[in-house]
Amino acid sequence: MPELPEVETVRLGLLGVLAGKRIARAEAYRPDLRVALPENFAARLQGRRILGLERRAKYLLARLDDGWTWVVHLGMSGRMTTGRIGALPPIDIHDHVVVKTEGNMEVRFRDPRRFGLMTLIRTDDVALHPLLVDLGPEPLSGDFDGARLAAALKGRRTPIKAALLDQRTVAGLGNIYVCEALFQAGISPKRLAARVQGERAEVLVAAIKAVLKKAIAAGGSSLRDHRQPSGELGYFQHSFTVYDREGKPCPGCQCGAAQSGGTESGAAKPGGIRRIVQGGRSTFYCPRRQR
DNA sequence: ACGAGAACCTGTTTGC
DNA sequence: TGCAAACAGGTTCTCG
Repeated sequence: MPELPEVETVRLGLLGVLAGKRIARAEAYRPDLRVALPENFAARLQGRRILGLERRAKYLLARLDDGWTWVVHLGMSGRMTTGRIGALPPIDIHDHVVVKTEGNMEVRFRDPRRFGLMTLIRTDDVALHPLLVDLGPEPLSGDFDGARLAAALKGRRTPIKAALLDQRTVAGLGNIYVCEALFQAGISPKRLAARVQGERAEVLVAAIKAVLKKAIAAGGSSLRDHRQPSGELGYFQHSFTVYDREGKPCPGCQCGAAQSGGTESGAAKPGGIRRIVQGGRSTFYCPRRQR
């Protein structure tokens, strides 16, 4: 499910419930996530106060008052739900961790596919931890710019699509936002990464930042699993230009759109959004507009 | 060392 | 209708 905008949406939704609050009770129902929960995980959360809630790439980082950081990754299908204790539905078989705060609020981590993880890392060591140490720059930060991206892509003989999904290049993008950013930048997903340099890299960086900001403002994209912790849907999926739009008209060059003037023929110009598979994942793009 | 592909796991959608 | 295959927003391991 979640790429950077969805994780940021979850962080914002959890802030009011968790930041500054003490964990009165924690329960772990299932330890075998992608990375197994540490020993005594729930007991180690219990009684701790959460000093702050941050995000690095697709990781949520809850700073605890004992020098440890509670690290969360939502994987593909992970979801956080908040509610007043007693007001939430019965525990589901895919609810793996439940936290109750002194404010009588409950936070549930649900992840059917169990590609997500939770763990505890010493706060001083978070940046150097194996899970996070190789992450590239935060895309919305000042040190992610055209020159930095161009340098990261130099010499890489893989399609730009694959290079952007690689979290070492830039951290936080996933399949949706890579497709959307490449469309906005007018760059073909098949273009060799090493051939995205100079002005092209500048344009791509600007597109990445713009798409992510718009998506965060929309509360992320709700396709299947993503919800804001309050339960509300994100709505950026309504703004997709190419993702999951195979055969639809290109919003940039209008290829594939119905012929103008023809009120009944329904004839369409050739073209439209195309779906291809790269590295086993769907890529959506406009072959005319993206070169 | 790098890149491509498989693997991890469950649920839902699609196609015959 | 029913069953099987394909597919899903991520990451990591293995192989060539």
